[in-house]
Amino acid sequence: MPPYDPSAFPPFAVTVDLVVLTVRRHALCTLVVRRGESPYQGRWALPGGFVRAEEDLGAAAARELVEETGLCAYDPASPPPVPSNGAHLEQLATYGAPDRDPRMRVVSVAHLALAPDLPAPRAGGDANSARWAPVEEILGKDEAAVAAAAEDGGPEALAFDHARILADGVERARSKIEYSSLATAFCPPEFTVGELRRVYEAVWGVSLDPRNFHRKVTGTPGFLVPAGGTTTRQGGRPAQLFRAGGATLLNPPMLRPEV
Amino acid sequence: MPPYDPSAFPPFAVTVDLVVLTVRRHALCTLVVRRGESPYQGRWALPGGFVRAEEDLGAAAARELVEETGLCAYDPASPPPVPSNGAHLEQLATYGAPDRDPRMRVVSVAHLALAPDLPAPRAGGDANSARWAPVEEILGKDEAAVAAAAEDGGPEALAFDHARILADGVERARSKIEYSSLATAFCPPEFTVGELRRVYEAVWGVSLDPRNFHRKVTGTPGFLVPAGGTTTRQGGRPAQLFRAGGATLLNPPMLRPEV
DNA sequence: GATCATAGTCGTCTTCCTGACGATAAACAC
DNA sequence: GTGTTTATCGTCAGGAAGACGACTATGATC
Repeated sequence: MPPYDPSAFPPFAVTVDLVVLTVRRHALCTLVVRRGESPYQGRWALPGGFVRAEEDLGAAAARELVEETGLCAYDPASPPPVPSNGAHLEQLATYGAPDRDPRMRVVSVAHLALAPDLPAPRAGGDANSARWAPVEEILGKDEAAVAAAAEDGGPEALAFDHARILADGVERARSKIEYSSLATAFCPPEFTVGELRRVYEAVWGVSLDPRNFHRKVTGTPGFLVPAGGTTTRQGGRPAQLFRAGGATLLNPPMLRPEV
Repeated sequence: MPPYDPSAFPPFAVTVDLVVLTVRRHALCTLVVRRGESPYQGRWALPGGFVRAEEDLGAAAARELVEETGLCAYDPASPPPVPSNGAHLEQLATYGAPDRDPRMRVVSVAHLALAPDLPAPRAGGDANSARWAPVEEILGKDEAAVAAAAEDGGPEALAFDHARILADGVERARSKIEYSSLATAFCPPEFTVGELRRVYEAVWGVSLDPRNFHRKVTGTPGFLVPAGGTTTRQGGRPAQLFRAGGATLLNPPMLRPEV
């Protein structure tokens, strides 16, 4: 192809960074990896990497997701045919402050991935180099303030502007499970109403009335379809198993309790 | 700064493209400019340009907005102190398919701007090089399908993947006026309930009951504050003037009628 | 085996929001 | 004045959601 005049524009490096969220032990967790090189050597960071020369942005994010977790991303447009080991993946936002990387001009297209609890992190099998970190532990209670100040923060703070990216990803997830069926992306292929409720409680950080929640999700058309079995894996009375229904948009939406 | 190994990553050009929306004569319109050079020479396209070497992404979008329209973007976080000639500006999404520009690898960070009707387009004063185009005229009725196929479309189709970007921006605006006070960004500083209703009707492409709409917007706390005067610029009985209130999130949201 | 703790499921009641729509008010055109 | 247009207030029925009581079905404990 006939190139642009190279002096007409400055060259950028383009990366993808991943906010991978899951729910573990009633807490919203994100995948972080230990940086092996400068800058921010030894600090935790979001997984990510360069976009290749002939690679689409979404493809780069999916590739990084497989490399870091083994999770296969499925297209949000077409629900997973066999949701064996898939994760929801969508573009989040793009971060390109001139000084966000001290070495050169880097624009990062952040993506958001939502996954069930199944996988154990594996970055070369080194348990010290990747882990699921509770979001609250990284961002603290006051997420916005922490994210804004974290870049100068202590050794626990994420590298680069990753605390802000994480905060934006968490907020996206919190609002999107209100009006879409995305919360099922945190669940295994078959799940109970109680498990889905615990996802909402973990992501929103609230507790919900089990009776009203049950009425709501089973009454919303297309949200859940019965899978036919029951399970007792949570203790107590056996619960019906469900699969995610075809609906992607919930109407009316789930209401997040205020405060 | 110590640079990366230049062979470790491919160089990208980074641009910003703008979806500037306004409501003119009861129709949702977008700003398009005529391309003066190849590729897609002579075709309409979204305004945009290269991000400069030391420029933030949002700053580049704000600069393009001023260059193309004279509109001054205000920060969404801080409402305009004197909303004289300001526009809402936010990042939309990033488009980076490897073949989206035939000359080289270009990643475009699209932004969405919402502006009142006031300005006349001015791209060097040439009326032939910029215009407000009704969205429906460009995207047609079936927006998703048209946007997907438009790149190979006729001479009326937008250049590059701009039809898809426009469709995404319109959808963002349509959904965001549901749960935020963003619709006021389409209005002049002082406006009537009827003018705000016509914004909703134009953006959603529906007609709304004036009585229920009036009850809803005046009853939502923080949405509107009385400005003290009345006007009769629409004919009929004089209407109270309002200003946008401090609230950015509407609770409960406006409901978009189905179909 | 009786009792208890745990979790799931079904109802009821009240309150609030919405959509449909009647009625009145204040301007302008003729 | 009459008609037209737009704004604004009021009423009513239906639906959704929060609070919460009641019952069911399992495993754990005594």
